[in-house]
Order: sequence, then structure tokens, then C-alpha cells
Amino acid sequence: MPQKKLKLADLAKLAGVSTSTASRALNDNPLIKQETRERIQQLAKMHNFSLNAAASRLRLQKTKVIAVLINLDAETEQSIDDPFLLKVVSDINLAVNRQGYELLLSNSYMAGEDWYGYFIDGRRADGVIVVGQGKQQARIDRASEAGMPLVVWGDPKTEADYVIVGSDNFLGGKVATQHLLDKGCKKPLFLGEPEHAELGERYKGFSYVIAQAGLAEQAQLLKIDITSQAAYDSINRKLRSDGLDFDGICACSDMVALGAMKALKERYVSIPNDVRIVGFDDIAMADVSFPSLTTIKQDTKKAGELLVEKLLAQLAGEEVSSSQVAISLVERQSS
Amino acid sequence: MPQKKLKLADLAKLAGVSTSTASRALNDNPLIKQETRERIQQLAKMHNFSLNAAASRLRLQKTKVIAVLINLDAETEQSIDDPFLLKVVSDINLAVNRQGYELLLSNSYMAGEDWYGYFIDGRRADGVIVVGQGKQQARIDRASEAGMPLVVWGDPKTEADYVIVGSDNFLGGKVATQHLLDKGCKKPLFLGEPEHAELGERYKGFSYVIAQAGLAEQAQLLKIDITSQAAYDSINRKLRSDGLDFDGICACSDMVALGAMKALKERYVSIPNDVRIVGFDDIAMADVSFPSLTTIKQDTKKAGELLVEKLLAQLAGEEVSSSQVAISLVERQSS
DNA sequence: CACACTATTGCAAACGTTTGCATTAAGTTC
DNA sequence: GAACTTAATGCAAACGTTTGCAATAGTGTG
Repeated sequence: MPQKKLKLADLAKLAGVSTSTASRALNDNPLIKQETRERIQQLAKMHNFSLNAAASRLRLQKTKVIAVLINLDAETEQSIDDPFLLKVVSDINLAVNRQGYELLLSNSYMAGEDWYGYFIDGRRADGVIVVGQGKQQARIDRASEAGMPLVVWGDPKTEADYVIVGSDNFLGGKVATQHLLDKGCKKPLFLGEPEHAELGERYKGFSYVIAQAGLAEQAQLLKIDITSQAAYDSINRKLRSDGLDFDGICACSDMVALGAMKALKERYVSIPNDVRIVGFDDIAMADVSFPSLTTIKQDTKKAGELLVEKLLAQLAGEEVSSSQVAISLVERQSS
Repeated sequence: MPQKKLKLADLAKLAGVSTSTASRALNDNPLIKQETRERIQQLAKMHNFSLNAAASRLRLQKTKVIAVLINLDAETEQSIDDPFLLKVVSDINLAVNRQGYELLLSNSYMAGEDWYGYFIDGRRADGVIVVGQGKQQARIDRASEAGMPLVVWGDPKTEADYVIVGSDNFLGGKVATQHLLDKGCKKPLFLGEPEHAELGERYKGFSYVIAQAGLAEQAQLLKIDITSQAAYDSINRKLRSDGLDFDGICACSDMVALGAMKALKERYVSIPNDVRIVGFDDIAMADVSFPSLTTIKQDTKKAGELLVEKLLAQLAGEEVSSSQVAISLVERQSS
């Protein structure tokens, strides 16, 4: 069996120094002679020594952990399945690691009501990144007021007293819509949920371009839940009741776009000839679907880095503010 | 600003008892009078008190944390993007929480060479769940030998001295292939990587059914990386060079199946009339694609629960063994 | 050589829990 | 009422780090 866990004191004894010296040596403290430092570090490596993180955290009052809180819808402790959100988490993970922090994956189920108490007082993490457009506004506000280091992935334009990082959704909506018009659409349809913070901005972008082009009369809005299933159902229903009274779809997400596409294809509506479609997110499937999906790409990699950067800056006591990451149009076959 | 963090001793003072009593009360220790217990628990809630996890872990030598290690391919610190793996992680997360544990999301980049040292000695987690068919065999073995509580998501049939949970891939391959034959395929093609543990089992299942049906001559194997892009490219290449010399595809994953489907659709090969396709995993997209994809569903929810259950059993000192979760055929339009 | 300085190292306290053991209070038995 | 049991609580040590301060050794100066 693995011999008893080596603690710092043991390592120090092996090296013939005091624990203090060993501790400092491992942390590359210049107080310790270069030579001694290296010797101890080598020794540590040789013996597969690792510091007890619990002890270290207790002493330092810092965890070197960032919690990522995935905002589940309501209290239905369902798992997330939106591939885009998972991608965001994955990119945050990378950024967190690159900064030498660890990632505690959590959700509103674990964290309960009092996020500040749970994460910060509980010394589980030094700060929190909230992912997911949730109904948890109240809890976020409370945690933020309590002084919890916090960054949210969402719509940066939202008025809030905490830092938000997200795409320029308004611009995204504009670009997508303008692209549809450039391709000749006369009767565009917005498919999504305008009440929602981020999606609402996209809708505003849509409306703005429509108004500029003087197409307000011909444009439509189809309010749906943001799932591919809902998109599929509602497009189906609409085709049955109204017929094909649109020639372009600006979808609030790729999953929604794909759901809509499926409904159209089933009814032999040609894409992009009869209807052009633009999605949002650029998930992996956008490229694989047929026809491949034109979409607004969100730079999740950059976003992950920004989120972490800003959180760390907060921890360092700096003043930080919300910011946007660029979006870009990825033109494929569906338009 | 939030008043100074309340510690257990403070709470005790407020309640007029000793720290020991307070501690026991919060842990519902029957040594303490019921009435006192309730009083203190209420007080704790009132003051939003939470225990310092770092201190608690130090004292208990337990973390109540489970690490999930995502096996990145090689050292290319790339993020994961396979939606299926992310789904697995998400379901593990749920199961972990349900058991009152927290989830540390990690990867080979953070954990370095010596997993035992990093997670266990380092008191970062009590046990580890490894996700993802990786090349990290050596590290897994080493950690397992060192006595690290460990469960792996993979192919349960693999000979190993650690516990593996996964689908019955052999059966999955058989069911998928049989389904193709039932639908009338005469010239089936397996699309995937037979060297790979899990995928290899699926291929064996494929081969088994083929042999039984006496179709060994007509069947083919197309070895590819397990990405939709590789599938798309290789099917394209094959169509160009060999023409359409197959009438069914047994794909090793849904992403691969979708990539293949795209290539076929682009060349106006009719699905399922000319070629029938069966995928593996049942990711969200399988239902949304057009035609929707027949596939072998892996029960990730059940798998997540099993993984966690077995890990906790190990922690409790029980003897546990590998096991399989059921698979099921989800029949859709592509066949 | 005494002095002041600097470069290294060690001592010991503190971080906030949990728990074995001792203690007290209350109840029971003869 | 003494002796004994049981119920409830408190004392103090321990978990393994990190770090302010003290101490020592080494170096150069007048």
C-alpha cells in the first residue's frame, strides 16, 4: 500500500531543514537560497509530494478555486443539454486552468439560496462565474450585494451592478438580419423569445434592420421556447395554418434554427431557395447539418478568457466592468 | 460590507454553548439534546452561517468532493466538444450532487503525471471519475495501483484492475447491424475506429452479425477518426473512388453518422432508400437532423448514477466490479 | 576587533473544524 | 443519602499549512 502520506514536515526532515524553509522553498520564495530551493523542489518531485490543499486553504483563506454555476431552469433539477452552454463551460474550464485555478462545477441545486455563504464563507471557491440565462436574477443580485466576486455570462447591455460578459447580441441580430436582406429576403421571420435578455437584444437588432429597410409590415415574430423541438413544432403549425408566408428565418440559436429547418425540409420547402436561415452560436452541428447552417458565431474561447480574467481582477481588488466579445457571420449553405 | 465572517465559535457564543456542542448540533449528533440541536440549527440559518469547508476537510481528512477527469486527447490542451461526452459529464454532475458531493471538473492538464498525489494526497477530492476514451492508460493504471478510488467510463469488457462502467457496446453493435439487415441492407459498412476500446467492441458486434448472416464478403470497414469532419471527408472520398458500393452504414457515433449523412445528401444519395444509417449515442441532434437519425441510445443518466454509486462504495471500502448499462435502439427515419 | 549590515533559516502561532475524554447535572436504586 | 447510571455538555488537542518575527551566520567597514 502507498506509504503514509508525506507531509511538509516529513519532507523538511528529509531535506534537513525546517518546515518553514520547506514551505518557502516550494513556493519559490526568494528568501531561501536558490540552491536550497532547487534541492527541496527536486526532493519533493522525487517523493511525489503534494501539499495538502485543505490545510493550505485554511491557512491562506484562499482556495484557488473558481466555481462555475450553471443556472438550471427553475427548480427542476434537470441536466443541461444545450450544447452551446456546455461549450461555454468547457472553454471556461480551459481558461481557469490556464490561470492556475481549479473549477468547481456547481448549480443552483447545490448552492441553495445563499450563494455568498455557500461559496465564499464556506471557503469552497474564491469567486463565481454564472453561466446561463436564468430566472435566478434575485439570487444573483443578493450574492452580488453581499460582495461576492462574480462574473456572469449573459447580455452585457443589461443594467446590473455586477459584471457581465457576453456577445454583442444587438449587433448579432443586425448582422444576421442584414445578411438575410442582402440575400434577397423580403418577408423575414424572427424565431425566439424576445422577453429573454440576450435573445431580446437579438430581436432588437432584427427589428432595427427591418425598420431601416422599411419592411416592418412584412416581418414577423414567432415567440417560442428556445428548444429545437419547440421550433420544429411551431414552424410546422405555422405552415399548416398560414402557409409559407415568410422567406427568411432569423433564429435565436442554432438548435432552434435546426429544428425549424427540419420542419421545412419535411415539407419540401427548399433551403435556401424558398427560405433562407441564419442561426446563432455556431455549434458543431451547424457545419454538419445539410444544408450547413449560416450562423452568428459567438467567440466562446475569448469569452471564457475574459470571464476568468475579470473575475481574477475583481479578486485582486481592481475595478472591472462588463464587456462584449466580438461576433462574426459564418456564411454557409442555408442562406 | 458584509460583517466579518461568522465562525463556529461565534455562533456557539450566540447560542450560549460551547463550540463542540455547536458543531455536534449542526451535524445532528444525537449526543446533543434534540431541543438544543434545533435551536442552534435555526440560529445558523438565521445568520446565514456556513461551515468553513477548508477547516472541515483538514480535520476530517475527507473532502466530500469527487473529481471528474476529462481525458483530453494527447497533450493538445484542447477543449472537449463532443456533445456526448459533455452529456455524460452533465449527468455525472447530477448524480454527484444527489449524493451530497461536489464536483471538481479537471483534466489531465491540471492533474499532471501523478494523479494519486494530486487529487488524493493533495486533498482535492476523495475519488476520481475518468471520462473519455483516452490514451492515458498508463496514468490510469498507475493511479489505480497507488490505491486511488477510481471509476472509469469506458468499455466494461476491457480487462483492467479498476472498475469500468459503460454500455454493452458489443450488443449495441449487434443490434444496430441487425437492424440494418432487418431493413434489407445487403452491403453494410462500418464507419469508425476498430482499435479503440469501446468502438472496437461495436465493430465486433457488427462483424458477428455480418458473419452470422453470411455477408462477410459484402461488408466493409472504413477506418476514420471519430469526428464528423473525418466521416464527411472519407465518405466523400469513397463515393468518388468506389461509387456507391454500400447500402447501409453502422456508424460508431452520432456525430460520425451525421457527417456521413451530410456527404451522402450532398450527392443526392437518398436516406434511407439508397443507404440506411444507424448511429450511436442518441445525442440531441439525432432527433433534429433530417432525416432524423436512428441510433443506439446510451443511458447516460443511469451510467452517471452507477459511476458515482460505485465510487462511493469504493470509498466505503466495499468491493465493486465493472458493469454495463443497457442500450436501446431508437428507430427514426434514417433507416 | 567591534560594529553594522545582509542573507538565510528556524520558532511558534494561527487558520476553523471535529472528537476523545473529562466533567457536570440529573435520575435511579438500595 | 450514598453509590451508581445515564444524559448532556465542555475542554483541549489535532489536522498541515503559511508567515511575522527572532535568531543565526556570514560579510564588509572603520
